[in-house]
Amino acid sequence: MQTQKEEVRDAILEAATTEFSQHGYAEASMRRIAKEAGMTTGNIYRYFSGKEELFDAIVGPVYSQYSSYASEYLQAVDLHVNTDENATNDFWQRVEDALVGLLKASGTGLMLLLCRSEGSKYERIKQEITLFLDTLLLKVFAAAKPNGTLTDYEQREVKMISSTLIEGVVLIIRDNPEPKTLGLLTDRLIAVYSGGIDQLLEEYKEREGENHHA
Amino acid sequence: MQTQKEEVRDAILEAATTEFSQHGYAEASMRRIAKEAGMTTGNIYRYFSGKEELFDAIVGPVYSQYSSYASEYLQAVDLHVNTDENATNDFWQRVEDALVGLLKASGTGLMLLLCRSEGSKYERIKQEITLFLDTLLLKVFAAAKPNGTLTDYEQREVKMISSTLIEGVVLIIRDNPEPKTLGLLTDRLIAVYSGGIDQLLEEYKEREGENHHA
Amino acid sequence: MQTQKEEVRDAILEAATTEFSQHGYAEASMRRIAKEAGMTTGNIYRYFSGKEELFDAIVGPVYSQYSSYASEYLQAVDLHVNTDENATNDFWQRVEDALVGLLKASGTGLMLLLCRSEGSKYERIKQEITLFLDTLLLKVFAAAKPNGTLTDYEQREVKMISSTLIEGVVLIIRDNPEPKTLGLLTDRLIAVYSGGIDQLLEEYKEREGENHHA
Amino acid sequence: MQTQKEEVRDAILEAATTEFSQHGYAEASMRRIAKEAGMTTGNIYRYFSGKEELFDAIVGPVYSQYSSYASEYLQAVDLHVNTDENATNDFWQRVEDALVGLLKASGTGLMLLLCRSEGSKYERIKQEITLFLDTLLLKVFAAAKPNGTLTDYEQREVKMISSTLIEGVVLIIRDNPEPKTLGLLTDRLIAVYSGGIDQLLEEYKEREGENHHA
DNA sequence: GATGAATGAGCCTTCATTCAT
DNA sequence: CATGAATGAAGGCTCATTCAT
Repeated sequence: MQTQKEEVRDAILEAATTEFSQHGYAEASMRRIAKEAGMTTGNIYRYFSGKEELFDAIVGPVYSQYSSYASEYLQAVDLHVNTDENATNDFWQRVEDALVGLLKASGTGLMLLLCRSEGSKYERIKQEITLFLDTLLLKVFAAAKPNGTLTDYEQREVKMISSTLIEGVVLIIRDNPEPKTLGLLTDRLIAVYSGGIDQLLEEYKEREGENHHA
Repeated sequence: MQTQKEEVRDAILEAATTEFSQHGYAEASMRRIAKEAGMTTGNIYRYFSGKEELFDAIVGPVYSQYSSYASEYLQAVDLHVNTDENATNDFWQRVEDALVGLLKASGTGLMLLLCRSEGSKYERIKQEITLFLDTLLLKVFAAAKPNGTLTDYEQREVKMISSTLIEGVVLIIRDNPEPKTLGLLTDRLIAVYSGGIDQLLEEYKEREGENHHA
Repeated sequence: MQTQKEEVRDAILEAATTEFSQHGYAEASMRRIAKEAGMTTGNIYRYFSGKEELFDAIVGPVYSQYSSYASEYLQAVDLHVNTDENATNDFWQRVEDALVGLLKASGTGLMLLLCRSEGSKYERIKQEITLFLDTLLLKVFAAAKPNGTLTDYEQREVKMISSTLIEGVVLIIRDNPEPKTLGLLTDRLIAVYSGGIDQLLEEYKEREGENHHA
Repeated sequence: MQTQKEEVRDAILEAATTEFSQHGYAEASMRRIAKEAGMTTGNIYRYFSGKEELFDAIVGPVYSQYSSYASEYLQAVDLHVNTDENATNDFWQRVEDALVGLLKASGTGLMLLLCRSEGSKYERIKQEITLFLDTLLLKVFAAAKPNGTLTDYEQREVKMISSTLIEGVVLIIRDNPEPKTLGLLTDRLIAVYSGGIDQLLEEYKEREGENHHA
């Protein structure tokens, strides 16, 4: 029973990852984590100061990486969207690069961060990312419209695209621990969306600015 | 059952629907439901035996409907896939019909069932639906392959498509209470996937059965 | 068992008062309070939002009263000390009035506030009161000295007088629930100190400012 | 006992003394004591069987000393009170001698015993001492009364005197680690009470045995 | 002798559920 | 029918104590 410290820490992290995956942050039970890790509740507190820090230990690094990616990326894309009209090709390349970068470093962490962080300080993060992609897409689509503005419904359409795409990527992460498969499937999903979006862009180009939806 | 007031029952159901939507099954509070419904906690228990039955009352009918749709539908598609080589065109039509049928009949119920059932006995339902779509798609894709079988990786690819599509639809349901928008956005999402899948099918048709992925 | 609300509330307050008296705020146990009050722990939370509020309910009113007394009193005494050299007679009268005012309204509350509030937000209050009396006495004694300043040791002496007097009053409060006895005993104690202080003042008047103590 | 290092034992005792002084018995933390003593928690248990024994080791000797003082002293005073009518003068001398004896021999121990023993088996010790002094004073005062008996109220008055005096001494001990100041302040406090008591005795001598208080 | 990881009972608090009224 | 007071099990967390090393 008297195992080395590092082993115990890892056992806790593993048990916690499982628990957080199954129940989410808010509903996760320290008692269950302890049981799963083969120890008493109190002992967890020798390694982590509490539920929050435990979640942090799993999800924090991923969040940091996301943060730096996000800020770098935002600058890069701003330049492109503003200066180059045909940015679309290369836009997807960048989206993918960013995602792959995150995915490589993440494992289950990114999934927990995005899907199971309700109740923690990270709970807004998926919304943030979605909003981020949404903002980008709105620029791209608005640029495609003759009059440069999107109707309410078109905005919803774009929002739907961004949120389902992000959600899809999250799902791929969740179900595919192996990085290579993960990369390939992400490629594939983005390809699907890329085709769909291109076609949608075509439609938009032909539309007048008439309000399509109430 | 005894002498219960239908209006009270409805008030409870309405309040519960709101609560489950906002907090999910697990985090929903009977106290808040009672308060919202304008009565005491205890009184809810005269109408429903507990939290679970209350959730059941909202979500159960939708689940039944889904179940019958699913079985009917599975038979229909089985026929098609087996008898008709060019089933794809009308495959999507059917997928959409099924979805739209569910969506129309369900209101918030379907959303609760799919998105907010964690902790209840329905929590596996999204997986079920995904599995269902996955089974269908596997048949379609397998039929497209020259040798009629899919590699491990191809199976994963199909699984990815089904799970992200379902998740996407769920998201649309969650974020768009208004049936019309909901229908349009679902159409759009399916169109995106339809395009992507057609292209994927083309690729598959040209592939030999070589194992693509380790 | 199904008692009236007010009765239960009182039972809790009574049990809590006992518990706080015996163990102090920090070490008081909600479980014990519940047991003593003849109910489950959880039920206490229907009446008080937590340990702190429970303590507050007992001690808060006394604190408010103390606060208003203190501020009124401080002004009054400032005037006297500054303007009238022979304020001493009447000084004690005022000290007593203030104390008696507090005592009348307090019961055990004042004692809890002063002696058993460690760990709560009130824990500094006895120090405050002592400091308050100390400040007053320092003025009185300094005025008695030929050179108007007190040596380190004399300051300690005064501090000792104030702290033991306050502590004594607190003790009287603790041990004498009945207001009349309480008043008489406080009178007596103050008389004792008054005599002692007068004599001490005499000594001070004759002393040069020599440093009496290292 | 085995082969223990005296210095380690002393380090523990010193750290524990500090900890008990700062937090009291109940709130004292073995972890903090260990840290302060520069060792691990577990090691303390090689020297002391637990928190209680640790407190005992510090406070026990002082308690023993008090006990023997108390019994000796009680006999001596009994003789005096019974044989000598004018015992008062030298009564205070004896009280003070006893106190000073204790103070000299005890250091912080006495303070811990009197002020910080809550939650330990010594928590009643201040009451004991007070009772002891009370017993003495009751004899003195009863002897002063024409009819030799005290009313209920008078008994309370005496009790008040004893308890506040003891409490005062305890306070002086707590706040004045330096023995010299401690001795001087104790003298002073006793002088104050001595004066007060003398006057009280005068009053008693003139009183009939009438019941003074309801 | 000493370590410090681990235990387990206890802490305050919350909440679905029950039941006397 | 409805109330809402009361229950009891569980939540996160702390800490004196034990014990394998």
